[in-house]
Amino acid sequence: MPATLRDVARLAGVSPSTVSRALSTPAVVNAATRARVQAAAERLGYQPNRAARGLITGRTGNIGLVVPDLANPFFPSVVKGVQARARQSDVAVFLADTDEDAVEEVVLVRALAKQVDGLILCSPRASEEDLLAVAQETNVVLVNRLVEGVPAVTFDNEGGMRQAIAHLVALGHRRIAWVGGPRTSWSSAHRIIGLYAAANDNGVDLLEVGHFAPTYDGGMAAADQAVATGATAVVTYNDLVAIGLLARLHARGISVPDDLSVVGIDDIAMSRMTRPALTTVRLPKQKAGQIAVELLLAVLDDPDPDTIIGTRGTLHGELIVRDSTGVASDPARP
Amino acid sequence: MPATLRDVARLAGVSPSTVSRALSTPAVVNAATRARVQAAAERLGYQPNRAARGLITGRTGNIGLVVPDLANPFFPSVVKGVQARARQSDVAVFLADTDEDAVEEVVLVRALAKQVDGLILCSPRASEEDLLAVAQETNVVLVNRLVEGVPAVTFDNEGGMRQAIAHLVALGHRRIAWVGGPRTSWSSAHRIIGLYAAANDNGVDLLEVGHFAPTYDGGMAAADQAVATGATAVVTYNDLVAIGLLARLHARGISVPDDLSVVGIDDIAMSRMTRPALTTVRLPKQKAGQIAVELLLAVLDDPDPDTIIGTRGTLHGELIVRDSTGVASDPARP
DNA sequence: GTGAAAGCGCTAACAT
DNA sequence: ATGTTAGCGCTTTCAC
Repeated sequence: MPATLRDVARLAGVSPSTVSRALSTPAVVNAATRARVQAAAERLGYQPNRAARGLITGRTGNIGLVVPDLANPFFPSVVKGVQARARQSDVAVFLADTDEDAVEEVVLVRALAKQVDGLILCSPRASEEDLLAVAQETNVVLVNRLVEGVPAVTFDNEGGMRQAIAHLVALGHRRIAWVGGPRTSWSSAHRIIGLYAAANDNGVDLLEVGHFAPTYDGGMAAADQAVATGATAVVTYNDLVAIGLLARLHARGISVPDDLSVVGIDDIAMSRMTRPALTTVRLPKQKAGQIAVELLLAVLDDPDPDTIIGTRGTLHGELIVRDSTGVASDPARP
Repeated sequence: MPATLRDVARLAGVSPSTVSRALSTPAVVNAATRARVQAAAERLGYQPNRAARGLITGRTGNIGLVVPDLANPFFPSVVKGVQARARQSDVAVFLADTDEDAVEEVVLVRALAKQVDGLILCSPRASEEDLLAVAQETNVVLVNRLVEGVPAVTFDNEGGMRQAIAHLVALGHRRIAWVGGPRTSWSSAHRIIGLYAAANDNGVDLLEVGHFAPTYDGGMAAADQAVATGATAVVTYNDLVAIGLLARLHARGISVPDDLSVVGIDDIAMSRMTRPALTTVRLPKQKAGQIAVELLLAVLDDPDPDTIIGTRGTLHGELIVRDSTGVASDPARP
């Protein structure tokens, strides 16, 4: 049986409320008694029961984190960032993996919502209405998704795409293919906007190659179509797709970067392990998780809609040049 | 404000206790009233407050999951297994990542322990004493680690290593190097036992190459020493190490599998994406997570030490042959 | 089969 | 500055 607040009170010879105060509002209690209480608590190994506290304060000290698929290395990074920051504030994290299922996602979110002070939804697949509904009932921070009126931390997709295009243009590329992600992906939609803007500014022909699963297999599937565009460089929805693409190109005997340059997005750990290593736009994944927690904490402390509505952080990507874009001053056609 | 049990009681025209019973012990309440209660609950979107329930039942309906490093793809797989199984039983999962820090691990475990019914510790780095101490205070299930008297789900390391050696022997290898994992790794220690047993039975020379970080960089670091042993094949602590090793070998112009064969352990997704693709021993990672939850649930239902002590599941690995062991009937020396 | 009452461990007025 | 009282939302005796 763990010690309760009453046990501490008895041992310290004070009332329960004094113990409560000594522990959560130390400033308001006499230094001497405070010491006595702390000693007693120490001796009993007292740990407040968070559930009981939550029952009365309405705060659980827990947050929920929902991600589409932990098997995609992008998400573990975000999770690590969330964890690390949450721990600093003594907040525990419920994690839920939706297996990329938009329906399951909403169910899980609803279930979690009851037990936490707030939720971080990372790259949610749910519809905008569903997300708004959830945001109505509970504190929500979005990561990698923007919904009007909901606090969010996103990546500067347009800026990232500009960097990728600028790099490729500098290497002489003028025909560039884009391998899109899932049709419902918010980031995919926004990346292509940035691509078109950059392409226009640079006199580049942009060739869309449709939508593919955000996976290795998706990249394998996209490769032939990307080649068929006649582009000299390909930008993909994410690194996993780029790596799948690399594999298929190799199988076909198409050399990267000699015949075709490839650029990914994310900079997952795997990207420096491929051959050739993958040029990519590094997204500050852990940082995003960390900031999401900070945003959520801010929302919890001040749930005033006026301050919060539209609160958002935008994180910038960083171009990481590796061998998959080599040096191709005279990019050959495959 | 979410609806409370009293709200439901009022709407259904019954007492709170009846509502409570109708929802948690449906059998014991009249069918008609039960229906009325359920209708009312439905209409109000009533969700029981788990914290309040936990306060009285002593059960939170939550479990904690602690892993060393989500960045190692092995762990997200286990986490997914845990999640999936926990969800089925309407149990929520707290996740903590210790960043491979044994001290932090114990701290985190202690903190989590207060808020959950039980803990799943995956590949814990803490000392046996610390783990025993924790297991004393709270319900614990270990994954990939064995401590006397603590329920655990482990992998059949010896069997896995036998398969790896048998495969290599069949290909003609007689000098095989082993790249070990962290000094404190339980599985590393047990894998080497299996290796020696299998090596003895097959007249194979086993060459230990020391201890390395369980990472890509660890594999890079190990490669040269592995080559220097004069072995014709290398087995590594895990796939990540094998992949790092592959990279370094390639940089040195050593061909795999022509000059040297490589076998990993785990079968992470990345292993089929390397060049050459990695032969490995597949560990049922998700399954391990799933079983860990089942074990924990069993412990919770029947905390009788006699039934539980020593409860354990052993999962078997499966050899996955890919190109990194090619066909080398006449394995050349590098 | 159902209701009334008590209380899980804690905090927050309200007194003092 | 400290103690007293009440109650968060729920389950569970104990009566009926």
